[in-house]
Amino acid sequence: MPSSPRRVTQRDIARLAGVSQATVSLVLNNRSDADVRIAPETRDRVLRTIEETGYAADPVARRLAARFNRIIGVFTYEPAFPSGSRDFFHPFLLGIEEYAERVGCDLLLFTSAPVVDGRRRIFHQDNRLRLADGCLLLGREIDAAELHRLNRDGFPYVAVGRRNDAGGPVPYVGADYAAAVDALTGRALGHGHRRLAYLSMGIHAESSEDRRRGFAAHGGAAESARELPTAGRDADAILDDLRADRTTVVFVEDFAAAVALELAARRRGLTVPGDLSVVTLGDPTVPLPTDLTFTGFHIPREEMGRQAVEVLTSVIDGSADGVGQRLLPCQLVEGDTLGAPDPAVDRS
Amino acid sequence: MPSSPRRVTQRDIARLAGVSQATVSLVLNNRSDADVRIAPETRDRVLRTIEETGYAADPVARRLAARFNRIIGVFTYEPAFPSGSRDFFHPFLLGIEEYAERVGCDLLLFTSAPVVDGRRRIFHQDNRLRLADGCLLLGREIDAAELHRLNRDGFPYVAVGRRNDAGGPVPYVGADYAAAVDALTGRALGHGHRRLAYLSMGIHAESSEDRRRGFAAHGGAAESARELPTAGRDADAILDDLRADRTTVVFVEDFAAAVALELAARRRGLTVPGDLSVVTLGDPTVPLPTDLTFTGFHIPREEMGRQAVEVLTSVIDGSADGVGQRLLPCQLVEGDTLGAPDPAVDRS
DNA sequence: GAAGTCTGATAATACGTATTAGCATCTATC
DNA sequence: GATAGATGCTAATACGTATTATCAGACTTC
Repeated sequence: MPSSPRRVTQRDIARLAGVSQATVSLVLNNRSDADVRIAPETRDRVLRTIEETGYAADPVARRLAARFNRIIGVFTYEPAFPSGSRDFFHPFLLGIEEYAERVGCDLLLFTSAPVVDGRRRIFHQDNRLRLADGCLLLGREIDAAELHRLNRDGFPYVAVGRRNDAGGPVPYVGADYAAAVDALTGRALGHGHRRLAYLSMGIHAESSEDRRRGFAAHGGAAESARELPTAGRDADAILDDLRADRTTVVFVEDFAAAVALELAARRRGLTVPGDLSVVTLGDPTVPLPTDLTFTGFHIPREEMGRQAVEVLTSVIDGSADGVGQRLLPCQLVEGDTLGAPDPAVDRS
Repeated sequence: MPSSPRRVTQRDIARLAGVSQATVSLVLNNRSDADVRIAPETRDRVLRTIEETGYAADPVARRLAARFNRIIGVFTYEPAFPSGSRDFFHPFLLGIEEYAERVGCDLLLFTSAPVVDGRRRIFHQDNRLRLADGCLLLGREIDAAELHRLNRDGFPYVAVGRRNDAGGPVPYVGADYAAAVDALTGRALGHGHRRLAYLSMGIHAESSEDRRRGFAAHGGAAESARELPTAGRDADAILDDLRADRTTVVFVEDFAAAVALELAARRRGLTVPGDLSVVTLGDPTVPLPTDLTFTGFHIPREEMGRQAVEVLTSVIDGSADGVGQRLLPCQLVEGDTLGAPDPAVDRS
C-alpha cells in the first residue's frame, strides 16, 4: 500500500474556494442549464483553485456516479501466449487503437481473463467487464454462451468478425469471406478449372462457414467440388489425395497449409500453378518465409478494427441504426498461383 | 444511453438471500478474520443466490471503496499515428501483456491522451490516470515535468527505459546501453581501430546520453573519437566527412542511418567492413530491407516490458525494495560489419 | 444469576462525483 | 407592500462496494 498523500477532491476545492462540493462539480461540468446558474466570479474562483491545486477528477468516482467512462474493453479470446496468432491479431488492434484515439476513448485490455479449458472466459469470478462502457470481442471462435449472456445483460459489445445469432442478433464488423471466396471460385472457373477442392481447417467458426458458403455457391458449374480437412494430415498425403482426384485448383483456408502444399508440390517436381493452382483464403497467422505471392485475398483487418470501434460507440450512445452489423469487402490478391489448368489433365 | 436493465447488485443478492448487503460483501471477499464470522449455511445461501443471478461485482464501485483495481495503465508518449515507431514499441507491449496476464492484471491503454505540441500529455483536463493502480511510461523522450508531478502525487509508475531523476529518483527498467556500447567500443579497439566516430540522432533522451557515455568511456585509448550528428544530413555527406577524417569505425545510433551509410559506401565502391566498419546501437524502428547483419546489439524489449510490470506491481503493493531501478544487459550481435581497419588507412 | 465470552449478523459510513430539489435573496410588477 | 419571478447557490442523495463498530443472543464460568 503506497501511503499516497490523499488525492485532491472536489471537497478540497470547495473548501478552498468557499463554495459547496456541488458547485465545484457544476463548474467542472460546465453546466449552464436553465435551472443551474453559477455567477461568473464564483466560476472563476473555482477554476483558479482547480488550477492551483492541479485537481483532476477521479474517473472511478465519475464512472460510478454517471454512467460513462469513455473506456472500451477489448477481449481477445485466443490466449495471448504462447499462441502463434499474435501477428494475425495485431492489425485489428492497430485499427482499434487508431479509432479509439480519434474518438478520445481509452482501451482496456482484459489480459486478466483466465484461461479455462484452453480458452479464455469473459465471465468469471471478479470479471471487470463493467469497467468499460462496452467491449470488443476478438478471436476465431467466440463462445456462443457468452454472447448470449452479453445480450441478456444488455451490455454493449461488438464482435470483430461475423457471428451467428446468440439469443438475438450479434452486432459485428466482419469481412465478407463468402463474397471473396465466391469471386475467387468464379475466377478459377473462368480459367477453365472444373475440378475444385477446398482444404478446410476443420474449425466450426463462422469465418470458416462463410468461406465454405462462398465456395459452394458455384457448385453447379464445377464437375467436382469437394471439401477435405487439413487437420492432422501432412502436405504430401493431401497432395496425393488431390492428384488422385485430378483436382486442378485447391482453395486453402489456412495460409500455412497452402505454403506447405506448394512446397510439397515443388519437391515432387510439380509446378504451381502449372500442375496445380493454389488459392489462399486469408492472411497468414505467423510470418511465413515464402517468395511466392499466392492468389487469394487480404482481410481488411485494420479497417475492421476501426469500424468495430465506430459501431461500438454508436451502440453505447444509442445512436446505432439497426443491430450494427457490417461486412467489409476483402481485397483480392492477383498473385501467381492461379492459372489455367493443364489441358492434359483437364480433359477427363 | 443504453437502457441497461439495471444490473444485479449486492443489495439484490442480499434481499433474495434474506441477509444484509454487508454480509454479501463479506461472503464475496471470503473474509474470515477473527471479528468477522459467517455461518456456513448463510454463506452457502448467499453463494447460491449469486450463482443463480449471475451476479458480478461492479469493479468501479469496488475500486472506489477499496484502493486497488488490478489495472495497469500504459502510457505511450509517441503518438501512435502516424509515427513509424510502432514496430519498435510492439515488443515492449508484448512483454507487458505477457506479465500482466501472468499476475492477473488488466491493461489500460491511454489512447485518449491528447497530443499537444507534438507530444502526448499525461496530465490534461479529465485525465484518467487514476483508473489504474499505477502506470507504465513508454517513449523515447518523456517529459520531466510530468515525471515530477507523478513523483509529487505519489502515483505509482515505472518508466520503460532509464530516466534521470525528476524531483526524486525515477523507477525504471532500462537497457544498459552504456555497457553495450562500451563493450562494442572495446571490441573495435581490439580489432585495431583508433579513429572512431559516433553518429548521434541529436535527441536529448537518456537513451542517447547512455550510449554516448559508453562510447566516451574508451576515449583515452583512441586516437580520435568524435561525435557527429545525423540530423538533416544525407548519408553521402556523412560518408565524406568520415573519410576526410580517416575514420575507420563508426557507431550509429539510428539503425536506419547505418543502413543508409552502408548503402552509400557500397555505391561508392567501398566495402563494409573492409574500408569502414559500421556498428549499430539498437534495433530498427521500422522494418528495413537489408541482407546484412550489422554488428551491434539488441535491446531486450520484451524482457523490459515484463520486468517493468513486475517492478510496478511491487511499487503498487509497497513491497518494492529501494527505488525500483533495473538495467538489463543488451544482447551483443556479432554481425558482419565490424572488422579490422585497413592497414593502409590506419597508419597515419 | 451476574459477568464474561463467543457467535453471527447488521447498521452505519466512507469512497468521490453528478444530479436534483429546494432555499434564500434580490428584482420587477401592479 | 404583497406577489411573482429570476438568480445563485447548497443540502441531500444516488451510484455499489468495503469496512468497522455494534448489537442481540447463546453459551460459560464461578
